[in-house]
Amino acid sequence: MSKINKEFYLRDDVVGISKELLGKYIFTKFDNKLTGGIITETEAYEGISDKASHAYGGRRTKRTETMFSKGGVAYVYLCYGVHSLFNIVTNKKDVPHAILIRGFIPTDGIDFMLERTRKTKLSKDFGIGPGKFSKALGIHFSHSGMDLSGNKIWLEDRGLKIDEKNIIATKRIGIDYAEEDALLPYRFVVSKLK
DNA sequence: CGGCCGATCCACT
DNA sequence: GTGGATCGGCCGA
Repeated sequence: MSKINKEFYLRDDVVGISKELLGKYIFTKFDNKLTGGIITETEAYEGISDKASHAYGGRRTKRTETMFSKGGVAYVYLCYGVHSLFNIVTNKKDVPHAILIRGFIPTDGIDFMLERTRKTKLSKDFGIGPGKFSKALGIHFSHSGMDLSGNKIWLEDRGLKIDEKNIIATKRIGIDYAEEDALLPYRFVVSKLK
């Protein structure tokens, strides 16, 4: 057991942390169902200066307030009325940095995840896509604000290292409205494990 | 209070 | 390749 400590989330470099999250394990335990896997895709949202962020310009609302929390909590919101998208809040209080988790490779509790997604077997793209990620792990927007040092949602470092050459950086997805910030290479994808 | 729309996914053609 | 689902949040009146 090597749960990631709180200090990990409190640092300033949200883009760097996004890359570091690749290869980390994420687990959830709801209804006593342990599910989890390896994070393979992330996107950084760099706070008030980032036009793609919900907190752009320092906008604080009931929803975005979670992003202004101290790093180490979940920011989950409803997208298109259907999907819960899961983010990890980073940096100190009042600095609304967040990292969207866009994909993972399932390793634990696969039967539970198949049940949640109404599938009978794993496909190649199972768990790839932020909506599917949350659905597989049972994460719901009502979980927004949950502490990642608790026993419902947490991350672990199991020593898996992703080689820099197996990380692809691209522009983020679905944020064309963000003008020049839409082009920033803030999306990170693992092209090959180990 | 009404209207618009989104950090998406899937079924269907 | 494409359009529909689906609803909370946000903004303007």
